[in-house]
Parts: sequence; C-alpha cells; structure tokens
Amino acid sequence: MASITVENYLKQLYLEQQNAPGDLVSMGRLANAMGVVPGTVTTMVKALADSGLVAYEPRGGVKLTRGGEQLALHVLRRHRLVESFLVKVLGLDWSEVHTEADELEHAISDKVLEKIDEYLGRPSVDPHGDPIPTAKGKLAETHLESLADCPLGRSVRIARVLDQEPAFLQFVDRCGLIPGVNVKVDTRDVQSDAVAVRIHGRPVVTLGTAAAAKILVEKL
Amino acid sequence: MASITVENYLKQLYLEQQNAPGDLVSMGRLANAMGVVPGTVTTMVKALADSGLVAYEPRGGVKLTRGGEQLALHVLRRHRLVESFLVKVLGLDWSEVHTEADELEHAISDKVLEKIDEYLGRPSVDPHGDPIPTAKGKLAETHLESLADCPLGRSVRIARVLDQEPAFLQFVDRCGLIPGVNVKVDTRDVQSDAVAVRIHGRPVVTLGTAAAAKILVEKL
DNA sequence: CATCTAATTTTGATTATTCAAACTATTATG
DNA sequence: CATAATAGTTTGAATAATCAAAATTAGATG
Repeated sequence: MASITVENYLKQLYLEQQNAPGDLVSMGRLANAMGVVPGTVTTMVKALADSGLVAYEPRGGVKLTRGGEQLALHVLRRHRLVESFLVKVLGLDWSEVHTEADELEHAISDKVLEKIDEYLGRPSVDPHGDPIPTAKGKLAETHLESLADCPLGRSVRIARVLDQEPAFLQFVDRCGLIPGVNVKVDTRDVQSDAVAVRIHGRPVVTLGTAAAAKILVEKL
Repeated sequence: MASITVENYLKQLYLEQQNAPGDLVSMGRLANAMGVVPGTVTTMVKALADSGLVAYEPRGGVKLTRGGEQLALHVLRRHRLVESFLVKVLGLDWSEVHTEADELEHAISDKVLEKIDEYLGRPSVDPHGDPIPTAKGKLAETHLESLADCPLGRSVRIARVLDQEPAFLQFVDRCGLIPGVNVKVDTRDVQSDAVAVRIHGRPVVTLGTAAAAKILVEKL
C-alpha cells in the first residue's frame, strides 16, 4: 500500500503534469505544490523512482510512469467523488470540500467509494467541474475555453473553476459564476486587463484576466 | 493535533478501561489490543504521559487522564457515527463497517461529523448498539444484561452486540439476533454451556455461554 | 570564456513509530 | 525464602519523512 505521503506526491505530480503537458515537472514546482523544501522532494522522488512510480531525470525533472499515473488517478477519483458527496449529500459548501477531501481521499476503501459513486449516480464531474476519473483510471479529456478567451457576445455555460481556494470559490459563488450557469462575455479589454461578464438577470460582473482564465466555459 | 497513532492508542486504552473499570490497563493488554510488541507500548505510553494524555505507573499500568479520555471519546464518536452512516446511508453491511470506520475516524473533520450527525438524526447508538458519545464527550451509561444472564422466559430486546468480528456479526445476522429484535431465553444449562434463545417466528437458536454473553439485551 | 545565478542535490540531523533481544522487577511456588 | 515464571522495561537499530545548510551543476550573462 502506498502511504498517504506517497499518494499525495503522486496526486500533486499528476496535477502539475496537467499544467504543463509533455514536460517533466521540476523539483521546485513539486516542492512548492507539496509545501516542502526542495531537498525533501529530491529524496522522495528518488524513492518513488525506485518503486517504479515515477521516471526521474536528475537535474531534469520527474514524470509519472503508467503505474504511478494509475495510482494518482485513483487518488484523484477518491478526492473528487468525496467532494461531490460532501456537497450533494451532506450539504457542505463547495468552497470548503477541497480541504476535507484532502484528508478523506486517503481513508476511503474501494468498497465505500463504489457505494458513493452509485449513490451519486456515477457523476462525471465534481462540484468544481473537475472531471472524475473512472474506476479503471480513465480521465475524460476536456478542451474548454475560459472567460478570458471565449468568443465575445456568445452565450456559454460555466463548466469548471480551476482554483480551489475557498476565498476565490466564495467570490465566484457571490457573483453567480458557478458551473451550469449560462453567461455571455460582454467586453474584454487588454489595457485595463478586464473582462465584463453578463449573467441573465444579474448585474454585469467585471473580472481581471487572471481570474477570468480560471473560469472555464463550454459552448451551448 | 494528535497523530493517527496517538488517536488509536487512546481509543484502545479507553476500550480496555471499559472492560475492567477502575483498574489500570496493563502494558500487555494494550500491546495486544494495538497489535504491537510490549516494548513499543512502554515507549509510547511514556510519550503519552509526557503529553498529559495518560497517567502511567511503571510496572503498574496506564489509564487515561480527563484530557486523554475526552480525546478518546471524540475518536469513538467519529468511529461510531461513521459506522452508522455507512450502514444507514451507504448501505454497507454492519459486519464490515468497523474496519472502514477504523480508517475514516481519523480523517473526518468536526464540520463533516456534525453534518453526518444531523443527517442521521443524532442517533444515540451505532448499528451494533454501541453508544455514541456526544459532541461534548459524554457517554450514556448503560447497564444491560446479556443473553447469558438475563431472566429466563421473559421477553427482552436485543440491544447491543459486543463483538465486532465480521464472522461473528454475520452469524448473529443469520440467526436474526440483531439489535431491536425481541427474544426470550428458553433454557440455560451450565453443564452443556448452552443457551437456547427463542425469536418470534423462527427456530430456536442455541448459543454457547461465551457467545450469549456478547449479546446484550434490555428489558421491555 | 569566466563568472554569476538559480535550481538541484547532498549531507547530517531530527521526529515518530516500530521491532528484537537483552535485562529487570514482581509474583507465585515449592 | 530462594527461585522459576511472567510481565514489563531498556537498549540499539530500523524506516519514513522531513529540514537546514553546504555543495554542485547548468545555464545565462557580461
């Protein structure tokens, strides 16, 4: 059995790989994601490489092996199903479930996970719109645009919010930019770095480009 | 924060104290309950004593301090609420939830626990009839008789099963001796070590005294 | 090309938890 | 009461995960 620490390294490495597909992940990025000093990551990554979970190029970076990726996806599946469960069944706020799931993801057995999945009707995305890997370790590829780059004036639906920070999620919530809501980008201005978003029956919301880029939408 | 290991020692110590109220718990009993060698327990207990969670008498035994007991009860509350949740909401079999809860009890936050408690309607006992400590750390005292010592021929209700072994619970289930069921002890014989139990509309079940003693009943 | 910088790796320690095996009390017993 | 049996403690070592700080390397820059 992979320890909680190992599960966390693999999960984090997977998420970092998503940010820059193709490349190896640098020790620095992983250290930052894990909240440890770089030396710790070097040590740990070498151990993971010995276990065949990652491929490590000294001074180059790391990436998951097929086996490591499967484990990471399994952790991610637990994380996202737990998040969904906490929101849909227990009624927690979507801004707080990420932290909770970070603990629970290591304590849930396959049996309980299956019951949760069944109870929820086998959802394909979690409350933030993040896709849930299947039990077999497959993750549906999505290619969504964001509020920072989707066409102007066209009606689109909020599909995913890429930032798990409670404060950001609460802000998004207050604005009503939550997954499932239909919106239209009114204007976008490079100089002022601003994106104006119109939600039916609500005042126009203006976001900075960085914030807009974290909100993904799908065409209708 | 108490580590998972510390939580487990405190919980186990609490349970051992229940078995022999008043006495100190011996290192051997605790080692056995924890599944570690005795030397490990000595070391750990000394550390717990330094943290003020237990009172340790070298070569005498250990007991929980008020603080240690509060922590133990908090763990037990999580354990038993989780068990209830797994059975009542997710539909797991009561024979398998103990193991699951042993993991989950360390990963559940107070916030999630409160939601679970609310969802279940603030139950006072878990699926095995074990009492659930309150959020304040109070445990309702029960003084139940068992099938091995309750009056003969009187109708009583199964209230609690003291053994968490899946095989025993499955057996109990097959016999229909589950909490809430009304039964009557027909005969009891010291020489044959046998207890005959009658359940309405079912064949009489004969148990050994040791098994009968693990099934607690309440008067009607 | 020599050097500076930023990232990475190494080294030596630390903490938590555990074990095996040697040692030491206590208790019971003849 | 001397001693055997039992329970408990100590000691020395191991593993996992971490840090601080020194050493190294690969590029970037003048």
